[in-house]
Amino acid sequence: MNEKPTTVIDTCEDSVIHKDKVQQASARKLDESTFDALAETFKILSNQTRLKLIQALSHDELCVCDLAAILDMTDSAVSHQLRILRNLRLVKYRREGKMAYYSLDDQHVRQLFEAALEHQQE
Amino acid sequence: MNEKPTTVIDTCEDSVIHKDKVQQASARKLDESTFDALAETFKILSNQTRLKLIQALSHDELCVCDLAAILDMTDSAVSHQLRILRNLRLVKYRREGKMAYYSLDDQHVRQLFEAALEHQQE
DNA sequence: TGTTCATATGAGCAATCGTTCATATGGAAG
DNA sequence: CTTCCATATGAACGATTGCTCATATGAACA
Repeated sequence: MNEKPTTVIDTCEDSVIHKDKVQQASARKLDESTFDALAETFKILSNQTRLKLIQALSHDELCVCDLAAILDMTDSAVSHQLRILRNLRLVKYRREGKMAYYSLDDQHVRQLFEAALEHQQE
Repeated sequence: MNEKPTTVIDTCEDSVIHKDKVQQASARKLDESTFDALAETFKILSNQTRLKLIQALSHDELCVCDLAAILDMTDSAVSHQLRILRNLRLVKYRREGKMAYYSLDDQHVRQLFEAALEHQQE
């Protein structure tokens, strides 16, 4: 702030290196909580099963065993992942008799998925 | 394709449930390799340290100990994460004497980061 | 009521992850 | 050459993940 353009001190000890660059970068740094939230969002999307669920549900409301059939996985494995998506409010469900119909409940995550897909396909 | 609108069979056994929905969803399914690549992309972004590195490097070229100072972590921890980013060609580096200057080498990942950030801040 | 079946969930386990610590590499300067 | 220091990396560790398997819940229906 009240810092003259510092000379570049060429040593790494005691964290004095490119003082101004480090200060600028530190000033630009986002909150810890922002990084936390971002990392959590990406963590959800960092798993094949959850990505497949999100993709399947972005077209259709589907029940657990539909999803299990589509992904070729056990109902249990699918149900576990759905719970994770449910806890984070990314997916909602509707009960009808024995069946539970799931659908997407978050535009952001779907949009991120699609943004990544577009990049992927370039 | 040459399928009449199938009646909904209301049982989950032997994977016959909402046959048409499942068939449609299966038809829409992306390659395993696409899901793989997407999951890997998101996995990189699912870690606080790597997110911070990407953010810091999206403004400036920085050396390892600059980055360690900014993130308040050991050089070693930062170097390990930089290697991961390097292996995936998300980051490139330039040697100058003893120092290694890192910079971003992937627009996609930075754009995804920023897209997520925008969503986050809504 | 009791059985069946879709879904949910807890325990447990192998695999992966992110760090620390110790050590290696390799350029700069004596 | 030797020493110093920035960076890299291997081993090891505790923590977390994603599954399986067994079991629980709860709706439908005989």
